[in-house]
Amino acid sequence: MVLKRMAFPDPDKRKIQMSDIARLAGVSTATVSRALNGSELINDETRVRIQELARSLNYSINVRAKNLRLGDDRTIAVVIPRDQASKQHVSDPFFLGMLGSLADALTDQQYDLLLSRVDADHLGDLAALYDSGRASGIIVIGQWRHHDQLNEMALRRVPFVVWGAQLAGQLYCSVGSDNRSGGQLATAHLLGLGRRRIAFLGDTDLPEVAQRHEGYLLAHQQHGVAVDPALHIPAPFTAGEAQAAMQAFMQHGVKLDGLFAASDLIAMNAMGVLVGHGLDVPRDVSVVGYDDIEAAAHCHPPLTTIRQSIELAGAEMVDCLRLLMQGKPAAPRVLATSLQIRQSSIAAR
Amino acid sequence: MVLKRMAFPDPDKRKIQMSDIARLAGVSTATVSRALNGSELINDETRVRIQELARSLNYSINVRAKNLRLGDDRTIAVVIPRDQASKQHVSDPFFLGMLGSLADALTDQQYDLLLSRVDADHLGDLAALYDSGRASGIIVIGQWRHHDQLNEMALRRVPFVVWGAQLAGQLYCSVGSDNRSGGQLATAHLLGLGRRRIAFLGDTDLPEVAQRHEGYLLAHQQHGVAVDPALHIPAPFTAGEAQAAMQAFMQHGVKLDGLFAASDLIAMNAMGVLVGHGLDVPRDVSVVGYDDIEAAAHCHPPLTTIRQSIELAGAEMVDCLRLLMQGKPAAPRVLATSLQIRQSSIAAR
DNA sequence: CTGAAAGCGCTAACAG
DNA sequence: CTGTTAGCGCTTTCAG
Repeated sequence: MVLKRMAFPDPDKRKIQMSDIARLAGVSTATVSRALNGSELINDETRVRIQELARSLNYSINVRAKNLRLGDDRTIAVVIPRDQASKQHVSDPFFLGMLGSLADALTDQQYDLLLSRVDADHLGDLAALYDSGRASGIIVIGQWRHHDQLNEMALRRVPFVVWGAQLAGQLYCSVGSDNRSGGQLATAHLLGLGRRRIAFLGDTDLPEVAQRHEGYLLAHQQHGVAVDPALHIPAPFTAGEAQAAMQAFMQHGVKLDGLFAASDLIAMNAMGVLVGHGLDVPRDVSVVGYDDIEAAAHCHPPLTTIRQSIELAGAEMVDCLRLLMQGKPAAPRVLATSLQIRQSSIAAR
Repeated sequence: MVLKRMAFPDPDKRKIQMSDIARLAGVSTATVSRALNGSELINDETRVRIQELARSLNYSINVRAKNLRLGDDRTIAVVIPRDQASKQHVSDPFFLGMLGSLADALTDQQYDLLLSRVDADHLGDLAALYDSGRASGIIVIGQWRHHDQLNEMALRRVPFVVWGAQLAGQLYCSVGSDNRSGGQLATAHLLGLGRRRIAFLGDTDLPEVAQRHEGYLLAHQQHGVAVDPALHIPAPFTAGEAQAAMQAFMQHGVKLDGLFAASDLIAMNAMGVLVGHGLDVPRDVSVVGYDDIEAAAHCHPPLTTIRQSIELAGAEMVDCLRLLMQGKPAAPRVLATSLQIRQSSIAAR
């Protein structure tokens, strides 16, 4: 038939399918289906015979057709929005880690991971992933400045979960680390080391960073130490810009003896700038980062940081999403953080 | 704070589909299909009416069903094999960059990107991605030690492309940078700076690294400089292990005045070790990396490196894969490299 | 120009 | 236990 010719431009190389196995085994496709899906109501001998036949021909059930029939996609879209301003992909290793964690968690639950490229200022396109049946749920890594757009998507009943901060009036489900307490931990550590002029490096326009900053302020308050607003260095998550911001800050000659950065990536870059200005880390300035990416343990000096459990994060997000996809409610989740002390804050012995 | 519970999908509310649009518009699904796919043989007025109806209901054609009918998946699996030994996901930022590049190239060609987790020692599972119709083609990032398994997959006529080195007796299509010439460029640069004891950091069991090492040897030969085998530091691509290897090397007290590392990641870690041993980079030791990841420009000192065009890489791999999927042959491709000089090899001014 | 009908590759009642 | 049948949501002949 004409249709067949179109579907398979090269008929000799047509991919083997269930009906072929059925014909070869002298049974119906229903039986093959049952054998390959491990149904109970089938003769053991038949099952084995069919399974072996399939394996010998490298036949695997076509998952797409199966899922269409089952009405279940088993595909989750994961989105790392592209930076709004620079139009560049995020290059923070933290995201690679998160992606790996999600890949593991999704594989465990037999979901495929569709990696999707979406511009941060077109977050509306996200819903199309769901509407078009490309994915039955969506995971967004980073809420950036898009709280409102995410809320709109929630109103449209698209099942999705966001890695980020929990905000007031939030209609969607978020999973994130306890930013406030993380910021507080980091800052208390620095204050405990006797540091009194602790700079904060990060862009508080981003909700997560804002919360880390709140923790920073809180710790100061608890220690009865006043915060000099001049020590706030607004810098985005990208390495180059953070470095430039840090450089500019140093040019101003504002004194500091501690630094809390909103991510390990920018902390490491900031350390470079400090050293470039003749300062010793940690003797002159103690530095603490956030994330505990793998590189944090291997940079020089090794970076003290706030650890977020990335493995847990992936599993939690998938768990929330599954609830949502079942039509059940899913409350935002806040994951514990811990302080990982290394030599960037306090010299070894 | 009060955790609000939020539920999204309404279980009873079935997802809207083409037949709904058809009914609402008083036409057949065939007409809706034509309208939404921009067919020529349809009344303009009808088309517009249907398109507007669809948009107002947030309806998008179900891509899965469409592709099933069309016999074309439009999905490509991208695989970053998990490290054989450590069972960990790769954390080299280079891979995130490659992933981004592939995401762009695939999106440009209207392909979905399926990110897949496969253990490096079970590369055979890769073929299942194809056999099961999950993807109509596969891109493997890194050939590691699996040349033979990849060759087997090629024999099975699975359409796939590998990011890596071109090897003798290779049955599959690879895309990679010109490792030999990259290694040669890097080393010639160091030799040109008067360096004579240049260490090589990398695991030459990996084909790409082996070729970079060949370039290193070639450059020495061209400059009439003998290579001291003691300067070969076998270290894998992971930061921690590379650092340990470098540390052990320094312990031996072997003198060096130059270092060529097989990746930026390990180059940066090695610089840390050098500095930790009281050496100045670049005064005492000039360092060159490989990849030109974003961090290379921002570390301290900024890293001289061999640049591979990652944007081009993604497009080339997708291009090869499309040929393969059409049953056409695709020759391996070798991409040009260039030397990016920064301050880790030669002090500014 | 539009609709009816026949599938894409698979599964699940429903009957044997 | 196994086959028959009727679709999953869509596209495309083939006839109007």
